[in-house]
Amino acid sequence: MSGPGGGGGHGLYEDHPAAAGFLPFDHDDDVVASFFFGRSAASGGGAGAGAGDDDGVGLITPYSSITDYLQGFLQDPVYASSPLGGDAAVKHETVVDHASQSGGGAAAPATPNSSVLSSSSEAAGGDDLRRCKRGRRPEDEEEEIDDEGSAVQSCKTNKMKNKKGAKKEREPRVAFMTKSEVDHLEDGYRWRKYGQKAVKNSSYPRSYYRCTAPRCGVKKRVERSEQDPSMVITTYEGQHTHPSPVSYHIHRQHMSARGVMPGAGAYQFGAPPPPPLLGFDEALAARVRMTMNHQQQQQQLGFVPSIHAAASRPTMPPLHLYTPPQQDLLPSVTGSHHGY
DNA sequence: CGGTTTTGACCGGCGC
DNA sequence: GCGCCGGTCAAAACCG
Repeated sequence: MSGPGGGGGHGLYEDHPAAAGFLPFDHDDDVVASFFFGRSAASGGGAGAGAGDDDGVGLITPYSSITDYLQGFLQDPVYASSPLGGDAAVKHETVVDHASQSGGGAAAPATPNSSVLSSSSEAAGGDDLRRCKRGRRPEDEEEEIDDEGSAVQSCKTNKMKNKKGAKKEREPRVAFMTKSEVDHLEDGYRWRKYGQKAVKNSSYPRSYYRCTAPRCGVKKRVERSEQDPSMVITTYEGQHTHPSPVSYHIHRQHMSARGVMPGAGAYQFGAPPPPPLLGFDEALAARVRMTMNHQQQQQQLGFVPSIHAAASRPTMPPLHLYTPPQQDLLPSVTGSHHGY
């Protein structure tokens, strides 16, 4: 690879200490949790699409954006919520479908109120194993040594596990179904595309992205729903080992505004992540909101919440809807100017 | 010039 | 054993 990003890995999500608390609800089977951020708008029918699947909807963790959600889910210790859409003018509707690994321990927001969840993963079984391949890339090997359990999941290890028939531990996965005109939604993190493939029963290609942070092995796949081309299915896999660049920014700004030196409490790239911020914190939300207002960054997007049935899986599990507690907490944006 | 995207090839698991 | 298919690699092209 030409780029830096890469492969690194980090063992964070192999064990998932946090994962444990992530599935407040039952998750025997695949459960699709849907939630929507933002407020306004047509939530109900918004785009109508998934309205029909609202049955079985329940409350889930109050995340205000995918990023928030991810931060909870992935244990990302980041503060503020981050902008999800860099693409203003793009409406997003999201549905979450966690694909966690077997073992039940998947990741779930450790929040008491949370509830998203779900599980399973598509390609039953195999898909993770597959990823280890061509063992080249000496650098990765080194990393593997560094962080033992690393995210890159040493291929060797995986293979071994599989060979034994023991299912390889799967990293938690979360699939979001979002109504968007653009495939790659801005979620506060920087991603580098490393592949694109035509998927079998879909006329739309699937894109593969990897977090560009040095040792973060989080990946995500993005593809359009065959059933509803206006829906983008984003599947996150792994756990970020660093704060969201965007969130970091917001946090810093906030600290600054309060006369607090960033260095004191702000995260720094490369620095070990602070204790995970699990779940939704009203106070935090308020702060974030303050910051956002102050920055007048919010509402640059038209976030139209509405629920849709997740179609990432053949069967349609019940949906859990999330009702935004704070309407101001909108993903706002700024995010990315990374030219994606 | 550094980082990202594109894209064809390759790898390996799985089903037949 | 073979072919299919998902996932990843990596060289080249592209972009700011």
